[in-house]
Order: sequence, then C-alpha cells, then structure tokens
Amino acid sequence: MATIKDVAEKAGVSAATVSYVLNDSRKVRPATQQRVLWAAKELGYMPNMAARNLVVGRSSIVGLVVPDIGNPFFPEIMKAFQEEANLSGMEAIVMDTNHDPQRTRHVVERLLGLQVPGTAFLTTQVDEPLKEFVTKKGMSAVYLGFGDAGAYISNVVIEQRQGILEAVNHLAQLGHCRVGFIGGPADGVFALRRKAVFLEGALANGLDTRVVDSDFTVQGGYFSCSKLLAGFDATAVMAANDLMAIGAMHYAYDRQMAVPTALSVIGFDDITFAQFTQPALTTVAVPRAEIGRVAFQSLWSLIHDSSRGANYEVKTNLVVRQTTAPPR
Amino acid sequence: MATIKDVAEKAGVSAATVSYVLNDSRKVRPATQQRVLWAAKELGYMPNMAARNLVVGRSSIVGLVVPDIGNPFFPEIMKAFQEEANLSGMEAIVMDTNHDPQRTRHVVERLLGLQVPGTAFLTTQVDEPLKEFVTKKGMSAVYLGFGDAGAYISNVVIEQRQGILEAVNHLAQLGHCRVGFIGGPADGVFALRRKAVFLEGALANGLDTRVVDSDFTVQGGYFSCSKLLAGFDATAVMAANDLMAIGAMHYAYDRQMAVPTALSVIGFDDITFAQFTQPALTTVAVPRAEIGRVAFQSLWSLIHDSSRGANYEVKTNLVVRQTTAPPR
DNA sequence: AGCACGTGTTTAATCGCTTCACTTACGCTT
DNA sequence: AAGCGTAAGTGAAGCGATTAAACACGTGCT
Repeated sequence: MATIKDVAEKAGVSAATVSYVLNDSRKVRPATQQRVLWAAKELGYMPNMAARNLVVGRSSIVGLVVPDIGNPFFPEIMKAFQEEANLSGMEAIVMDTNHDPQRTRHVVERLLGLQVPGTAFLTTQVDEPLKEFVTKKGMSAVYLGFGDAGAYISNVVIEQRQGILEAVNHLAQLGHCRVGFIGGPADGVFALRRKAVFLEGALANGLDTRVVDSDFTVQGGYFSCSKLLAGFDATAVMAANDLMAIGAMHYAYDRQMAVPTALSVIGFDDITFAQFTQPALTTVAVPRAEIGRVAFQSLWSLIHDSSRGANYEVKTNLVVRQTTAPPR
Repeated sequence: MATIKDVAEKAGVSAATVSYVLNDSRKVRPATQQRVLWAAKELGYMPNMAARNLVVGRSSIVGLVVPDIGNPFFPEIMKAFQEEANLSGMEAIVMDTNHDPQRTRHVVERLLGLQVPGTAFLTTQVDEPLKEFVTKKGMSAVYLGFGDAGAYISNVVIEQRQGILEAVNHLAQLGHCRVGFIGGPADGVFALRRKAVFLEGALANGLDTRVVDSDFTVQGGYFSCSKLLAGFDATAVMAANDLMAIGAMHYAYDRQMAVPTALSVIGFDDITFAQFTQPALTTVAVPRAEIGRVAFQSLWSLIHDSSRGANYEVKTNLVVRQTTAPPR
C-alpha cells in the first residue's frame, strides 16, 4: 500500500505538503497541488485512516445503535443515516443491542474503543448511568425521545401526537363509536405515550374505548385482538404498531370479519409492508428516512459546530389506505 | 481517556507488559498479571483501536457489502454476520451500494481506507476488474455465488436447485398441470438460474408452463401475474422471489380469484413477511441467518487460518404454508 | 566459582499521518 | 539599504499501541 511518503517523494515535496493538499488544510501553490494530486492518483493512494485517527484522536466513524436490526422499522433509518454520513465523509457503523441493556453497555464500550466521536442511540434502552458514562467519556450522543439536550447531547423526538389524533379523528368522522386499542409493552415509554394520546383523542371525540396491552408482535396483535373483541363490540381497532395491526387483521380474517367493512384497523409506523397487506393498511406514518437524516445531522453538528445540543422534532401523520371505512 | 501508559504506571510495570497481559501474547507472572488487570479496570481502560490497527496493519473491522439495506432479504443476514463477528472479537460495518456498480467501487475504496482485512460481498454487482482490484490490494473477500475460490477468495453459494425442485414437485403432486413462472430481471444470474431450474423441474413433471420476466418488486409481480394469466389458464404461479409472489396474490385478490383454491402461489426467499400474508405464503426458504454466519466464518478463516479459499454451500428447501392447494 | 539457560520484564523502534514551529524567498515600505 | 510582512514549504514531534531484541536475575550444572 502506498503511503503519504511515497506520494511526497513522487511529487517531489514533503509529506507535510501532501497532507496539506489532501485535506486542504492550508494554502498550497496551485502547481504544487497539481503535482501532489497527480502523484496520489498515480499511486492509487488511500490515506490510512488508522494513522489519521490516531493523531486526530477520533475516528471518522460514527455509531448507530438500534435495538434490533431485524425489525422492519430500522432499515430505512439506517440507510438514510448512512447516506447522510457518507455525504459528510464519514462512515456509520450500526450495532444491534437485541433489546438487551447489558449488550447496550457492551456496545458502547466497543464504540469507545473505535474512538467514534459520536453515536446515535435509536433505542429507548439507554438508562441514566449509561448516558452519564457516554458523556463522561467524551462521546457526543443523540438519543431518541425526550430527556434534556445539553452539552454534547441532542435528542430527536418523534411527535406522535399529531398522527394519532388524526387517526382517532378519522375514525370518529367515519362514524365509529366503539374502538379498541392494542397497546405496546407497558414498560415502553413510546407505547405508553401512544396509548395516552389515543385515550385523549377518544375522550375528546366521545368514543367508547377498550384497551389491551400487548408486545408489538404479530402474534401478540392477534391474541390481543381476540381478547379485545370478546365482549366488546368494537367497530374499529387501532394498534400501537403495524405488526400488531397486521395480527389484528389476521384475527379478523380468521373470524370472517371483513376488513374494513366489519372492522376498521389502523396501525402505527407505516413500515414498508403496510402498503402490501390485503387490504393495504391505514396507518400513522413516522418519517423514518427523516429520522435517520436528522439523527446524523444533529450528531454532526454536535461534533463539529457546537457542543450545545438541541431537540429536533419529527412529525407523524395519518396515511389513509384501505383498512378504514364507516361501520355498518 | 486512559492510555496503556497510565495503566502501566498504575500497575508499576512497563507498557509492553500491559500489552502482553491484555492480549496474552506472552507469559507473564500471575502476580503481575493481576496488578495489570486491576489497574486497567480501575482506570476503565479501553485500548485505542486506531493505534493498534496502525501497528498491526489491519483493522478489526470487516466489511459487509449489500446491494440494498432496505431489502427485507438482508437484515437477518446482517444480524447473523455481526453476531458471528462479535464472537470473534471483530466489528462488522455494513455498506449499501444501492445496486450501483460505481458505488460498489467507491465502497471498496472506503473499506480499503479503513484497513479492513476482509469483506463479504453479498451482492452480484461485483465485476471481474473490481474483484481483481480487491485481491490486488490484499483484501480477503467472500463473494456470493459461483466463481472460483482461490487465494484469499471464498464463495458462499446458495444451492437453489433443491428448493425449487421441491416446489415444482409439490405443485405437480397436488395435481397442477399449468403453472406460470414470474422471473426476475433477465440480467441477474440468480434470477436466471431460478427460472432454468423451474423449467427443468416442470419438464420432468410434464407440466405446461409459461414464463414472464419481471423485476423483483411487488408491483412487478402484480403486473406480470396479469400478463401471465391473460390467455393462459394457469392454476398455479411460482415467483422468483416473495415480493413478486405477494404481488401475484394481490392480483388474484383483485380479480376475485381465491388463493389457494383458484390459484396456488409459491414464492422464493421466505422473507419474514412471508408468514404474515393472508393466507401465509408457501415459499422456498433460503437460510439467511446461515448465510450470514457462513459468510463471516469463511472470511475469518481466510484472514486467520489460511489464504486458501473454498466454496461453501447453503441449501434451500420448500416450506409449505397456505397458498398451495390442489386445483379444482 | 563460573557458565549457560530460562523466565519475566523493559527498552526502543515502528506503523502513517497531522500539525506546530521554523526556514526561505520575495516583494513592499520607509 | 534595511526592515518587515506574507506566502510556500519543510522538519520533526508526537498520537497509542505492538513487538523484536536486549536485559536482569535467579537456578542448576559442572
């Protein structure tokens, strides 16, 4: 592999000069510049990142921590995050915690070893002590959800309210009076918030409701739907995520209840597959690509522009497809 | 951040000794070892990978190149690959080429800059010149599909034959005589092979067939199915991937043809969502987690055990769910 | 007693790059 | 003519690890 010295020699200048032109961190005479560029290309020179990172004290890789790569919610976020990072000349390394707080800690340590200047934690599994640890080690961080922005800390907060209220209103306008809600795990902040907002909207519209908590899986949605409908004659069901909404649709299908005529269903997330269910799922869209972009951008500005963090908000909105209709 | 010197000082030994105990690359008196370990823990010491990589000449990160992170085919592979890598004390960085050969080249260069010792290319978009480039730069590689294993090159080949033949036989045994095939893009090796094997199996079973090529998308599957069924009274359709199979199911649904009674459908890939369609999709499963594992393992052995590559085969098999039934 | 040897530890060179401090040359001002 | 500022380039000191080679220090053997 060609090193900076080889380039320097070939161009007839010193290594320092090569470094200066390659990073244009200093003015260099155009003629010299040309020679260096030429030599670099000629030799197929690629800077050794390890060496560079060693001296600048930080790597050009940023971390992206997610609870589960396999979850259809994340691919788009990852993609957008990476693209954005590449645009800024950085790499992104994504790490999977498997929803395990202990692994989360472990992941942070590995990231630290890689000297990443910052990490986006797109998981709620980050407890206070860990956040403190991260900050103490000098790693910039952006977290999902509330919490205080501060020195080297930003948050991207998903404004779920708007989308959920739109959904409830949509149902109310269609004429539904009894609507069920399939919630997420009772210990998840997001799930809790979704439920609360749903209830709020239902109250405002004078709807009769019934809620059952579940686990964000298709199976969970299926069973919860059966529980929900036992003794409660709902005409519509809203789920705290698309997977459970799909489970609910399956249940309806198995019980010969046509969707949407006999039962309207609304999901949350707008995963890619939501448009491919039969019929296509009406759901609250969360702008995943935007989350990825914003996450990186905020991280970047934390790293380069200022240490002062901020809260960035992304909005949700209802996308009406085919699983909602007036009750009969 | 604590450095190795800090640890050395605290433990009252030299930096070299610390290095030796931390990597146990040399015998050290147990007592000394204890002191070093203690000091390291005390200081929360994390080795600086940049420094380490600089001297050993290679990073502890391996690359995983995929054509599209968003494709539901890849998450499981990525996950398994990463887990396997972590087990071996390495990190995996996944890069997305967007199906673009030019970006693929670019990605390789970035990987090279990171000094990765090896990369798994889980895409067919790697042309000969690029492979040569990779090899020339001393990067071990594992590719998807055939090609020759050799010095620093291994392949993981997906044996599609078995699964597809099982599928065709399954259809024949159910009593189907006219079955359509929705192929992938005509320039894709995998797609071509799937079609060829399908045809072979159909011939062996004396089936009447009709083939139309498409593009691996749900929409493509939808339209291709309509084309297929126009003037050809198929009782079953097989698609070269699940997405198109789902498209075909949509078409059947829109045309009031019940699946599977009026039309049987078989997919390929067994993406996670295949089990969540209504009815659940019968499909040829390719063992994605295994692919991820094998890809890393073979890479690892290329990097550590021997430079001599090999071909690793993973098998496919039919998983029968609910979209196949005897024709009426 | 003297020597060789093994064990455990240290010394110092090295990886490839960035960046601070310094030199040199040249054109302007006074 | 002397002094000074500026522009362009070089030299060399690190960054934090690994690792070959040197070293210190018993032990066992003759």
